[in-house]
Amino acid sequence: MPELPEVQTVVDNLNSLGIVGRCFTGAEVRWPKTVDGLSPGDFIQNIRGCTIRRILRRGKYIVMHLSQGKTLLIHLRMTGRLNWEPAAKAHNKHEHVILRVEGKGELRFQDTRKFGRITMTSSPETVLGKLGPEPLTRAFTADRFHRMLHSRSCAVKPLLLDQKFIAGLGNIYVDESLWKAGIHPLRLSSSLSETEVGRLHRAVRHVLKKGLRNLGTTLGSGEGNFYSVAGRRGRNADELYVFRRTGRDCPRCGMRIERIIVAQRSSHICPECQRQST
DNA sequence: AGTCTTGTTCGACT
DNA sequence: CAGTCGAACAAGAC
Repeated sequence: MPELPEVQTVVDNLNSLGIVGRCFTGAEVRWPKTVDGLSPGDFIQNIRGCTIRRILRRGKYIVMHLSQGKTLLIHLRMTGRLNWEPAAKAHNKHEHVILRVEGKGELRFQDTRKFGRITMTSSPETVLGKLGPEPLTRAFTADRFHRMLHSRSCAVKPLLLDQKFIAGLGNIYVDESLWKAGIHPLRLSSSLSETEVGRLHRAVRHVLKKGLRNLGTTLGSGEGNFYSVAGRRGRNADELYVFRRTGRDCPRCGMRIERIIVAQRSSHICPECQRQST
């Protein structure tokens, strides 16, 4: 499940591939729904001849600015992944969109569950502008976070998962952050004290940076899990505090980690460190 | 062989 | 309007 650290890892990989400055010479669309908004024919026609200008991340989107005023927005959703392969190599059955790059390589969008999307647009801000602040920027201060949380009145976990509220967090890093801050996922956002918000602010930034340093979280061994462009696994799974560690000991107090459902999503908590009050 | 799981978006409902 | 809930998407794991 690619979240901010995983998407950033992919973007960093793409930037070191040496494809910036090169152009797309063609494309193949084997699963039309992966391409958002355009027919496969239109998409192929549009991308052919476009030069890759810049590759960056916003929230969980891979943003690829192209020439001719176009931008590719790639969202990996749950099992999406980008592979960089020689054109000669046979494609596997989950590689749904093939982007040929000038030279000898191909960028292939692989996605077992087919939830991922590639959007070609001339106005990326229509999509990206709706996203909440980036948690790792300087503009995201504890004070601002406090005001954000107090402007809403709902459980803190679903709020942190809401990309319009804050961009880049998913189930893994939210559970890790809440544990680190000692806050129960069902706590009412507006009930969090300044101290608690301060802890949560630090925790969010801490777990994201740790994930980034470890080049992402890869759980299990199935191919739907996270792998970088070069096919490498992230190392962060070994350093998770609570996520998917139900029944094991809380690293802080030794109590058994529990799994509860919050907003139809599984949540991992330490019942001792994360007491529920509201 | 059927059920469950998974993240995100969207529509229906309170 | 604000917030909550369930469905839909698709395929693999069990």
